[in-house]
Amino acid sequence: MLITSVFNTIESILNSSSNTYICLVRYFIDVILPIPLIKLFTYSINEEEAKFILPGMRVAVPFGKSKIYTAIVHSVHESKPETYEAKEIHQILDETPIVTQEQLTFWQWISSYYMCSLGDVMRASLPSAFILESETLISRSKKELSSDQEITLTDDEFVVLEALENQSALTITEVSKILNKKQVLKPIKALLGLGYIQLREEIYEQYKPKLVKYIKLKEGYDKEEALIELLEILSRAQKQKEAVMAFFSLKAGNEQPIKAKELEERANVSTAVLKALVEKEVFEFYYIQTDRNQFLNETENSKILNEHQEKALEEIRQVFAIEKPCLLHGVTASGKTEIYVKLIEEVLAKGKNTLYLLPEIALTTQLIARLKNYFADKIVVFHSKYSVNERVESWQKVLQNTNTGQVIIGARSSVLLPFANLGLVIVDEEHEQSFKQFDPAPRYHARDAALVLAKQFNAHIILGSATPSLESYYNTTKGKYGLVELKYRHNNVLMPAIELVDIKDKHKRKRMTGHFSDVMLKAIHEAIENKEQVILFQNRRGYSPIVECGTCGEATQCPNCDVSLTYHQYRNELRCHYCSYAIAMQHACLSCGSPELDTKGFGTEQIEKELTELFPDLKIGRMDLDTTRGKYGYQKIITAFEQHEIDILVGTQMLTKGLDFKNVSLVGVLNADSLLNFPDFRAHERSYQLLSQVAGRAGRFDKKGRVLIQTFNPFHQILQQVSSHDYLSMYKEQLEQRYIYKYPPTNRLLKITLRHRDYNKVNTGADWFATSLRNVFGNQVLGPEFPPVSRIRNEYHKHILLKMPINQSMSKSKKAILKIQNSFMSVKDFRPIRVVLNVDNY
DNA sequence: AGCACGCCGACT
DNA sequence: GTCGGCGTGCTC
Repeated sequence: MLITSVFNTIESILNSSSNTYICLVRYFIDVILPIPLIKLFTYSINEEEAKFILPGMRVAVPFGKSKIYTAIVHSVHESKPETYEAKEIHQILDETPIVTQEQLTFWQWISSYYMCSLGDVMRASLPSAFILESETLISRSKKELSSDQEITLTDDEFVVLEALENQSALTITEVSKILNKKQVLKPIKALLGLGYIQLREEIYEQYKPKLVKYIKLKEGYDKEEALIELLEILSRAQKQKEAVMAFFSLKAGNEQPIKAKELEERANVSTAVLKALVEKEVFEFYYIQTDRNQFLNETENSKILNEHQEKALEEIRQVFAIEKPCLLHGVTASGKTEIYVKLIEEVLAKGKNTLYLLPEIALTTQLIARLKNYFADKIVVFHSKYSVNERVESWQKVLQNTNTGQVIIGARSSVLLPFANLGLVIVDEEHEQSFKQFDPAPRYHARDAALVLAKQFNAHIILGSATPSLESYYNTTKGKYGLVELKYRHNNVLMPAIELVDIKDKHKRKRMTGHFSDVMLKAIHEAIENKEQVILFQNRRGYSPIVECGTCGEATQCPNCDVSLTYHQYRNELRCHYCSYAIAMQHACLSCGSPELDTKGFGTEQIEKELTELFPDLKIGRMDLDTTRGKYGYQKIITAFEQHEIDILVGTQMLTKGLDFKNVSLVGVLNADSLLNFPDFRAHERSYQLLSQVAGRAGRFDKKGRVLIQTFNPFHQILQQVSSHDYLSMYKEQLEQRYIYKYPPTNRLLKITLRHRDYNKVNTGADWFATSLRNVFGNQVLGPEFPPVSRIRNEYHKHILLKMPINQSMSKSKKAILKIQNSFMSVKDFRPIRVVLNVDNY
């Protein structure tokens, strides 16, 4: 006791004296780097910087030998790292934090719950334009190159120097382009050693404010006589004269500055004409920085709710009053959106913000336009089809207008925005699987994350769906969520009549034409005669998923993956849906040379083709991943369909989400079995949801719609439940299955995937991992097992599944898993195996 | 994740 | 001989 205290005293004297001696308090920051390492990194800063830097700001830091990374400041402190010398930061990138303290807390939760690094969360959260990359610039030094030295240079070295005679600086990528090879470090190092060149690290800001070109008259032309003179001069330049006239007519209309684009459109002239006028010094251009995401500025009052909606709204308020999340179970077209609008209005009135989460595919302009009608410029949209710059602007809007009352609409990743003062979170189409991120970490579920986010802000949260996920419904029965039901459709339109068509029987009795049963064809004819539209659903894109040789039975396989190639007729190629590998359609079997190639199975493309043959006079549209690429991909097809330019729309599940078409009286499902037979514990739940959602597209306004579902198995429980709109019995039956087989919601899943090019390595590694897991978790461990597609992009995959009871401590389990992963990684042979942890692998 | 270093095979 | 493959180890 005595000894320790003396020792402490001595130490403290030593410490204080050394401090007074050097007379320096050192400051440090811990930063998050956008790399998948669990650690924070510590850098040193000076006193001045320490006064300025706040958590959430970006700093540029040197990392490794030559790179400079953008990092987010996690904390500022004075404890010097003991085992290494901290590097100094390169520079501070922000005046004020771009990431809020609340976000950092939220990031922490995501990283620990979903078992990933903070860097992963950072990368997923920040628009890429915020993450600056350094690039090494090479420039010529002052040292002259004499001709006798020139001989000693290699060709590569000489070429680089020569290039620098014409250009002041080159990047590494440019050098590799000039030399036409990847390895360029050698000549650069040599030149550097000889002193002919110098290096410089340059950081680029990717985000460029958008400048809009405006046009105005050059001084002196604002008087009338000058104008008349001008028009005379231009009498021979008809187009230019028109442009000037148009300019004045625009100017007469308002006081606002005139955009160059606007003038071009008004006068119907090209940019060249305006340029000529600028050169003649009649006009001049000027630029104003503008907001990329601009919306109209007019609002409309929200609609009056019907009695059912009114009642639901009141019930939701009651659930909110007891601080619980609320599940809104409302049948398709029951008017959930109007209820959301009311809730948003209430929150706005309190000056608070709303987050409105939607699955990506439901983020159509249809819904956004509708909401814009109500909330105008209060709306901030954030989605994946936005450019980096647009995303930065949305981010800044959320960050800056923290207290003004905003409505932030977005898909999954918008839960990661810099919210403040959040009052309400809406998760629409809550059952949608796409809320869960699968591939790059963080593998988070936006709905679940939103629940945590709402809690963090003390905000109310509502989950809405016509077909709630089993998890959410289960939570209402356990009293975790409140449940509000909305059983009536808008205007009391009846639920569509759903008929099952037994195609096994139809095949037997030769009543099939291609993939269409006689009933289906008749229904299509009827709908078309009534000038109504038809939606056909086939959950598979392409023309046919398998091309098989009629002689030897070989199906054309992807060389990189363990799947057969899908035939895409419109490009006449065979394509892999896993790795995008594509080859031209073969005319003979690749293994035996026989020309008898046969297509098996069918996709949207084939349906489209059959339809054009069956109904040559009709316009057929197709909507799937292949036809909706690009920012306005969906939009074009949807608009065409709305405006009745398309009679029959064939599509994948994309069709099912949040689209309102007034004139659709028939919805056809070509083959329900492919959904039901999907090898996944969720296949039945998902089939119910998908089929109900597709059925909901029929007869949305004044008329009862008709839905035809073709199947080989019309007595399947799920199909029966879909056709009788019986969610509850589907729920009960599925829940029982989940309970018996230990799946969610009564159990938690955690999937561990091991990947490597070497088949044997994956096997032995997976066995080792599973055995270690069994020592801790016993029979909660399943596998290892190869997934249905075991090889993707030339890597073998193997899964281990953990099924943990809901009452088992997740944090303890995760700790144990991480420990096992650590020892796994310390086995030299296993290190190259990539291990992916997927928590709540719904 | 990058990126350097280092060790081996197949070509000018 | 070198170029270029990828295994290994480290990053404040």
